[in-house]
Amino acid sequence: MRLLLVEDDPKLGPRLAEDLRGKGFAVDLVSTGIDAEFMGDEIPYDVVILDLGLPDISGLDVLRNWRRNGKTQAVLILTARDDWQERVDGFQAGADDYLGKPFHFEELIERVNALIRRTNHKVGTSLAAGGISLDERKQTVTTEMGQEYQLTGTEFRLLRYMMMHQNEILSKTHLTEHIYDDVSDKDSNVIEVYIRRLRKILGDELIKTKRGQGYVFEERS
Amino acid sequence: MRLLLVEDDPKLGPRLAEDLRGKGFAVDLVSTGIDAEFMGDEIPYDVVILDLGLPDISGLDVLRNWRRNGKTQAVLILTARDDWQERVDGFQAGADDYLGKPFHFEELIERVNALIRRTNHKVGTSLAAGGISLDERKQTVTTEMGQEYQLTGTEFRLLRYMMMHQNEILSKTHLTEHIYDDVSDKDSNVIEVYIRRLRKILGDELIKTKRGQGYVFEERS
DNA sequence: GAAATATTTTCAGGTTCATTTAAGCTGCAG
DNA sequence: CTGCAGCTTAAATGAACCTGAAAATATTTC
Repeated sequence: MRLLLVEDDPKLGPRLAEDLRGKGFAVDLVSTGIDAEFMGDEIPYDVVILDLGLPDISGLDVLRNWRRNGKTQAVLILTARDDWQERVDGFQAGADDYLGKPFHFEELIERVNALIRRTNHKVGTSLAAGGISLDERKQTVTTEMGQEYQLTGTEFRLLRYMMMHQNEILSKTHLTEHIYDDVSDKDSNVIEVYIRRLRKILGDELIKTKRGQGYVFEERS
Repeated sequence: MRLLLVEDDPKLGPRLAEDLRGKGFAVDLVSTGIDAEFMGDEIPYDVVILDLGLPDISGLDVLRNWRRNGKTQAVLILTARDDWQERVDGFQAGADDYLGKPFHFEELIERVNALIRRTNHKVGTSLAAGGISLDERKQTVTTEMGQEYQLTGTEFRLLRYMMMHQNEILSKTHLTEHIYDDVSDKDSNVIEVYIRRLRKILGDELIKTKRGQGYVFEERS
């Protein structure tokens, strides 16, 4: 899950970014409206966390411009608590959720997860498919036989993304984009290697290869 | 957890009530604004799920009246999707969260739980887990073998936080934030050091490290 | 208020393991 | 058959973590 964090507070920003990475997101952090607008236009984020108090352009304008350009990524707005007008304007500009400062990190995570689930309108929230289930809190999978495996960060991010996009063909570059935050090397077989590791845990059935196109996480039929 | 469900749809209401009971809530179901207002005034609910489309009084008025009477229970509003004006009015009237219809039951549950967590600041009962127990008054732990150790302040805060969040992966930055008052240095290995000291007291089993992600206080399985 | 004690933090080295790279292999498609 | 795309291993890398002890701070004792 690739996430854009727009936050200009030099303390809060990096700390949040760090925490979010710990939760398995690929996080890009920017601190100005101009950067935000550019990144949001260029990169297919799954979620954006947008602080409204930016130094240059207002966060709301950034959001409005994205929407005008047809960007539909889920956007969660962050702003001073109890500021009524801002909250209203935010929804009007096309925000999907709202969180007032100060907040607990746990609450932010919950809302981000809820947003992802809501916008990816794949059913049944707790990620379970093809006989396996993914525990997002513990970052573990439980296989059909009931065995529970602890996943590493990259394994977790990859598997979660694929489970959230079941039955879609996901190219290697697409996966790379959504799993890593910085821009990608072109010639590397990391994805292949990690696919292999997942298959070793899950068996060869669930993840299928579409030669020349990518991989598919498929419910057994 | 006592929950008031205000929903006048004769199909949806009972079904939801039943589902919520399945999730362990004590559910009262009412279908009119008048009943809702009365019940909400009389009984100390933990959460209220409030549908806005009621036959008599508007749900918003019910909410406003509760708030005027000083009721502070968590309220989640239920209403037609994407009507942001209602959403705005709802927050303005004092709602804590919002969910548009149609929704997945799982999402409702998640939000209700989130709400409870947010509003319920759990008070310190004596913490016991994984064979050890923590005395919050004396700031001591008693290990499996019955040995009692006096903890220093930092040791105590760290251990208590971890015991309160068993089975969750807690990153070092996250722990730092919750254990120290003022904001933290970035590069320091204090947490590592204190984890080590706790392990020296408790043994290596209880606190596991999830490399790249954080630490977990885990019940033995 | 200085010495003794306790606690917290820093430092430096050593170790482990997630991630990446690389190189040879397999098998399908044209 | 030939070439490309994906598979599979194994080894290299380096960040993340561990650890013991010393230095810095805070607290208590005399």
